[in-house]
Formats: sequence, C-alpha cells, structure tokens
Amino acid sequence: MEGGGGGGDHVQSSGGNGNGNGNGNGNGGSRWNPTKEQINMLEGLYKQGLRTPTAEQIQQITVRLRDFGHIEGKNVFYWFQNHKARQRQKQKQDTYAYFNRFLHHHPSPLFPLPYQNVGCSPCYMAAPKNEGQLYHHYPKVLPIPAGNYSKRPTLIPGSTSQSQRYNKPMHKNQEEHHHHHQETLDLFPIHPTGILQSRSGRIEIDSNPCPSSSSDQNDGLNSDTNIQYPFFDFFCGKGN
Amino acid sequence: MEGGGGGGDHVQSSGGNGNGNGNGNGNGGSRWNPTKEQINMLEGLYKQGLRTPTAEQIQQITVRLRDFGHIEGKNVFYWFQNHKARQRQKQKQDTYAYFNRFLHHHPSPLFPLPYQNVGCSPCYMAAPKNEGQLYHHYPKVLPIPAGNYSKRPTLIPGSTSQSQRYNKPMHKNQEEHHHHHQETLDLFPIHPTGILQSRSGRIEIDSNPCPSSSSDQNDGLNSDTNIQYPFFDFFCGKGN
DNA sequence: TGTTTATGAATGAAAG
DNA sequence: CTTTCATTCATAAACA
Repeated sequence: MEGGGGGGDHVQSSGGNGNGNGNGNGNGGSRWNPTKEQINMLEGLYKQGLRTPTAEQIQQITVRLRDFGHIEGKNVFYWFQNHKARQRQKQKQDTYAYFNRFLHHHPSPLFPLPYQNVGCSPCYMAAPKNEGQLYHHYPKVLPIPAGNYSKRPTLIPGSTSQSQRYNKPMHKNQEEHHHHHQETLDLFPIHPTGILQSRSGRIEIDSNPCPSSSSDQNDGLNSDTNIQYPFFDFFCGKGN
Repeated sequence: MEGGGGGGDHVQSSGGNGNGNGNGNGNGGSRWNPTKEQINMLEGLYKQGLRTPTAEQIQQITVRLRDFGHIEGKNVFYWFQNHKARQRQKQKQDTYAYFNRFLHHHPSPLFPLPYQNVGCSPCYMAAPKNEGQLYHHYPKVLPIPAGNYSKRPTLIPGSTSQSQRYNKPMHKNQEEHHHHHQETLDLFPIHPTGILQSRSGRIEIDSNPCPSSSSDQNDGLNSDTNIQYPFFDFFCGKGN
C-alpha cells in the first residue's frame, strides 16, 4: 500500500478458469497469484470477522480455496496478515485525516465523534469508519515508555545459575562495554586445535561428536540441548 | 531468507564494512539490516546447533559480527529467536499439510502429488550442504502418524493460533485421534444457526463453551473481533 | 511499453 | 517460547 493508494482493482479474469494463476503448474516460482474466487472467499471470511486464522483454519481454508487454483497455507496466512495490516493502515490514515479536519476547524457537533476520550489518552481512536462491521479496530494503547527491553528479568526456567540467558535485548550500552576482550575465546576460540571445554554460559563444549538429542522441538527447552562446540570451526573458517 | 521479501536483496556488500545498515549512527531509526556475512555467520552458528545463545554468547557473537556491519546484541538475540521460531513454524505447516493430504486424498488433477513442501524457504532451508556440520536437526518428517498430531494449533509459516485452548482440548479422553469427518467442519460448519455462540474465540468445533478469555490482544481490534461462526454462511453462499 | 499501484512475501522487533 | 505487529522488498497487475 505504500504506493499511496489508487483505485486499482485487480480484476484478474480467472473467470471460469480453474486457475488464473500463472504458476498454476510449472510452479514458476513466482509468487502466488490469487484468483478472483479466492480473493472473494478470503474477503468474505475477513468480513465475517476472521482476522488471524489458526493453523488449522488456514489449512481448511487452503483446502477449500484450492478448488479455485493453486494455493498454499502460507498464502492464506500472508493474505490475512497483509490484509489486516493494510486495512489498519488505511484506517489509520483515515483517522488521521479525520482528526486533522477536526482540529483545524471545529465543525458542528453533529458529526459522529467516536467517543469521549478524544484527546485524553495518548492513543487515538479509530475513526468510525467501519464498513458495517461489528467491530472497530484500534484499541491500541500507545507506545510504551520505550525504555529498555528487559522487561522480563526472569531467567529461563531451568537455566542453571551459571548459564545466564540473554533475557531480553539490552540497551545498546552495556553490550559494548568491554572492548575486544579475549572472552570471545569461549565462542570463538582461535586455536584451531582444541575445543574449549569450558562451558561459558550456555555454550557447551561437548566432546561428544554426535549428541543424540537433536529434536528440533526441544531446542529452546531449558536443557542444554544446544551443543555448540563447533563454533570455533565456523568462525575460524575451517569447516573441519 | 532476506532474498524473498522483506529482507530483499539489498545487496549490501558489507565488504567495505562500516555497516551496510542505514542506521549507521544518527541514532538509526531503522531496524537492523543484516549484511550477508552476518547472516551467513548466524546461519552457520544455527546449523551448528546453536539455538538459544546465552547472554555471553550473544555478546561474543555480536562482537564478531560487528566487523561486518553495525549490530547489537539484541539483534543477535532476536535473530535466533525468530529463526528458531520460524523454522519451527515451517515444520509445523508442513506437518499440517502432510496430514491434511493424508487425511483426505486431495483429488487435484492439476497438482501432482509431491507438491507438498511450500517452496518458501529461500535461504534457511538451503541445500543440505552440511559439510562442516556435525549434526543437523531437521525432523521435517513427522513422527507419530498415529494420530495425535494436533497437539496444539500452532501456526503455519505464520499462521496464528490465538486461543489455542479451544482447538482441541478434549483429547484427554479420547487419547488417540478421532474421526475427522472433514477437517473443514470446524471452519465451515454446516449448521444453519451457527451464529449463536457469540464469540467462540476462534473457530470452535464442538460445542465447547469457550470461556470469554479475551486473551488475545488482537491485532488491533479490541474485542475478540474474530467471530467466525458465520463462515458457513459465506461458503455456503447463503449468509451474505 | 514504461510507470504506478496493489499486494505477496519476508523478517526484524516486540508483546504476551 | 509463542504470537502478533510493523516495515520493507519484490513483483504481478493495472494503467497511461
């Protein structure tokens, strides 16, 4: 939408065609190009209130829409994401314009002022420009005191006292604290020969060349599933 | 990776270093824009098994990557978070798609059987060039075909599952899967009156009275705007 | 056919 | 860790 907004109407004649999609088969690699039917259905769902379908819903929708042309789950997902975001964006502009007018010259009291909180809260209320929807958007609270990111000082459950986690992004201050110290040794040892055995924080140098736990799922789990001894390899440019 | 969409391919040959980032110094309002080298290194670490670096590791990595452009600890932190989450999402979607096909043979003359994988992994899913890799985890295949697949309505490459609790909380009893008449039932119910249950949070399958947990902050609409009961209307052509 | 608009895709950042 | 939001890139489609 950055384009600014024209009146474009992507009418794509997918009329009776099974798929107006160019990549229908060859998988051309191009991006998904929804057919008119698909768009219609998606919009219908959106209008009905669907905004963030779950994975299952997405699958179901995908299956349904597949009758009208090639489509994948991610297409549906992205469609909703984009549509929602752009609707919001549009509305934001409208809201802005609305207030703009309002602020400039106070019109008569008969215009549909959303609520009473005009100008009381830092957040702006969406203009009443609902397309006959049952809901309105934008309750959105204002940007918070953008302080530091570490709002969650909690250690990862299960993390050992020693292995401190990177709770949250910190201020750009402390990170550069130390200059190039040699503490990088742990992670980026320079000696090609040995693997360090000290486990700094989470890095765990395991002499075991083949950890059995490679379940992707648990990777973030508290266990030290991540064995990253080979770091030095990577950074030393010597794969092995 | 960045190639596809957002990241774009801003070829920022970070060669000259300095920083391919736009936010150089002026306070940089922009977000971090990783250089190719940075991405490569991060991916290398990821492939080596690093998934949730500790604060220290993040520091070290940051310092190292800084040679290739501006970067902060939080960038590294977020990168790993996102990368991991998205890898997982992909996997999930694949899983869904897989089962989806599995459950009901989709008779699509147009689509050859093997189109399963979403062709989206521009970068991260690069070819299996694990030369220096000691092990990689890409479970890709799903285990447990037995049934218990829907442990949680997670998402697709981004699908969103908000109120996951509603999805299928009643498995406890049935232990194993169940008859999926048609996965579409949830989304496209056929009952004529579906509109009763005001707010089923998300699409609700069986008459589970989901609590009014408005946990989802929603994408912007305040109330649980996602009312999707009328889906059937739409898809049945009756609603409106 | 070149320019503009609309929108699919991706991903950094952050909230929950 | 999970989910959502915002921003940006890339490109098909519409337009002149």
